[in-house]
Amino acid sequence: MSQKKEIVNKLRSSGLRPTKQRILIAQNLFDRDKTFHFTVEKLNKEINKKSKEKVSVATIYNTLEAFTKAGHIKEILTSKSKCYFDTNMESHHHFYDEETKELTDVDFDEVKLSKVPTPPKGKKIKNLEVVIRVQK
Amino acid sequence: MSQKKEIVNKLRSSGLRPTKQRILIAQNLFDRDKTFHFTVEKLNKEINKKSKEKVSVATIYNTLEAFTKAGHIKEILTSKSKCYFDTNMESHHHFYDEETKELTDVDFDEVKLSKVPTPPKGKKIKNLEVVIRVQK
DNA sequence: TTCTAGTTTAGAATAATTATAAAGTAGAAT
DNA sequence: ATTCTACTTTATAATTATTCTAAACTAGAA
Repeated sequence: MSQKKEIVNKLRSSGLRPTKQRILIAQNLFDRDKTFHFTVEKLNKEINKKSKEKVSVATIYNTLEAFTKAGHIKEILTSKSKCYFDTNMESHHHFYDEETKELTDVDFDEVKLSKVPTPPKGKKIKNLEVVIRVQK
Repeated sequence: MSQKKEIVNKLRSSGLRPTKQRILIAQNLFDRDKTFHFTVEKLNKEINKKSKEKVSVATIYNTLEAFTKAGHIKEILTSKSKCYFDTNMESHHHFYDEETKELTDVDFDEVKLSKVPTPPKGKKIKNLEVVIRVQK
């Protein structure tokens, strides 16, 4: 249960009240060996099949938004129709397989940028993402 | 009118029948000085205000899909809710300003990759896109 | 225990996109 | 030129992801 305490702290430290639902979602996301790439649909299914306690879709959306703002997960754009999330917050990149619609992490070190453009006046770079589309 | 002939050729050479609507859309997209970044909504408005001949949204979707498959435009993913297209088919990258939701081209040469990962087994790289999010 | 602001929820509302199926049209064949 | 057919367009319905709403619930401070 120390795992639960950690999650409660994580939530608290980002100003999120540790509710039953948020804890459940957080456990699902962060209590994993590998980083987790998922869509709302996938997460919704996982959560609502595993546990007897159901969590509404609205809450899943709310929570993912809150987690994203808090910097616990991030959104990845790959396909028009669906939004992916990633529990890996380290700076890194992605392979996206259009056939299987699967995302794979690419370590930060696997991509080296030797030249990056200067941002438009008055703006600064917030982040830089490389998506490498692969096919057969 | 030689401009129209070019467009007709462009369509024909990619196996698309040069219909009134496709020609109209193509003129709107390709008869410009700068490259054009747009959403379906934006294009729809431009087309249906300029010309007396109305083009249905369905046709705009169909045509953009056809043009994308033919390699005349490409899709760019930036925000969850909307899909952008770009008439610039040269290999290049983008700034994306989350505040204004504006896309700006970044010349291919402005980004240099000194290291690119090997794709998963049996897959090859189709393309590599860099999106640089900027903010104030 | 009470209170209150923050949360959750079901369900409605919205918005982008896709599907449908009937009418129109380009262009080849006659 | 006329006919024919496969390809297109179109209005509209259907679908799907996401957001909104407002009522019920709850964490945690008082």
